[in-house]
Amino acid sequence: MALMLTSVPGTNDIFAQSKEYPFREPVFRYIIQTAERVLRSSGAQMIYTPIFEYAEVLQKGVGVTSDIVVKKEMYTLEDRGGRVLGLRPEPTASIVRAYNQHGMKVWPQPVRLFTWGPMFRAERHQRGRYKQFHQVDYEALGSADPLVDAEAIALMVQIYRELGLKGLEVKLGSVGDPEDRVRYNDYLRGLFRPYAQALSEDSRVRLESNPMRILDSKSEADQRIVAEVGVKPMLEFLGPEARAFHERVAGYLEKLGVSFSIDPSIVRGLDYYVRTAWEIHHSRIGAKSALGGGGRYDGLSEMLGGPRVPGVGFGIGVERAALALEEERVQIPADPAPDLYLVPLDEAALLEALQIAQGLRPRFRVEMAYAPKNPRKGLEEALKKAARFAAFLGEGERQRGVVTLKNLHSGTQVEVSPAELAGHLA
RNA sequence: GUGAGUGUAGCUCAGCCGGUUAGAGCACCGGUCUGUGGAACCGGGGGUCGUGGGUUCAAGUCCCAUCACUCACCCCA
Repeated sequence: MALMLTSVPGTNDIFAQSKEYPFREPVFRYIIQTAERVLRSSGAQMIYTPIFEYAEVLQKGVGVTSDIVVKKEMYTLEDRGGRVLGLRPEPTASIVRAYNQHGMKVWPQPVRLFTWGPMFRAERHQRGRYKQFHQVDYEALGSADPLVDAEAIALMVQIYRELGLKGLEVKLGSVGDPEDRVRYNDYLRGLFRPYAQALSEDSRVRLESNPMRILDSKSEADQRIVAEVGVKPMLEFLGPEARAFHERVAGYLEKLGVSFSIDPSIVRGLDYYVRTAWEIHHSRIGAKSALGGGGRYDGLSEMLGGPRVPGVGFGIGVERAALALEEERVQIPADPAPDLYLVPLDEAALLEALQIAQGLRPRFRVEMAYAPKNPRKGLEEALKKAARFAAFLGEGERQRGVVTLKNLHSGTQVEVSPAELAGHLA
């Protein structure tokens, strides 16, 4: 087809017949509703925050050295008053902003919130990564207890379980406290500086700005160097408090029966994360296997200019969950079939059919043919839609003041007045 | 932003060594068929072969450019 008007690359229409599995509306809805069911059962409350904020909120939220800001991966726009706004790349900053703005500190703590919706990143898209993508997000604010971390991880795993996914891998790590990271980064700089010339260009920059990033560099040369120098993992640099915290989270998870592995090299792209960090991976959903991740961000609120509010939360990538469901061929519940399919047999019956339909909706799911059909065609359509009943409306019925109601499961049919239809459908 | 692959009907695709008016299946619409189980048969609409240029007597086919998509890199959900 010649190019006409299309959606922006990396954005997608979500509808039932979409060619791409992650954008089939029933799949999408299944994931969001399942997540919502689990999270509501935990007492978390839904919050919808705007999809755009003052860019400053989002920039501070993702951290100044984060690539999202550095490489301009956040969409920004200017409104008429010259305010610089940004489309959210993730919702955590908005939720922390809302917590402070609405005085949620006087609520019973922790305040546990969840949301879902579109997120935006100005990146080149690929499988499982889009300019507009969707995320289910949970945040527990106002508690620094490791029990809250363990609950968040357990809830996240429970959501994937409820979805029917099996091939999950929970990787738990800790990024320590800020001072631990300073020590670790100094250690890494000292370790890699002698190899600076051999490192990739990207990693040479990282050497000063964010040496932890060198560890998961994709460059083979970098990886060879990493292997050669024998890097100690971040976990070994935890201070006593962060270490104890990490061990308590791990201990709670074991007692909760959540299986996980310790990943000592887990790294966070965002500056405000402290201590607990985790990712949930799935095999074979593309170049990136992460279904979602989470972590603790006790410093975020202060960074936004508010009081210190400890918090922990996670994000679930909806499209990535869908890819995993497709990969595992998990059966998605089918949309309910119509209770009744109305078949007008002549022009005069069209309006009558619509009147009957409107009388039965919304108690029953009622669909109809919008042009006269012969009975065979009408029946065929009703069967294709897997309707429970079909009703024929023709000249004979009109004279007798009835419709012919056919039970498509049993094959039996009766003539009933329109007023009696509801009783037969119930 | 970088690299590779792919572009023929709404979808999945065929189209030989360049050769007449570009095809099939599915889907859609109509008929056989105002009277009953997803059928069958017949018919129909729908394509500037992604776009532009070049080579050639002749281009869906070869060449160049461009655009789009896909995958991957960077980064991330």
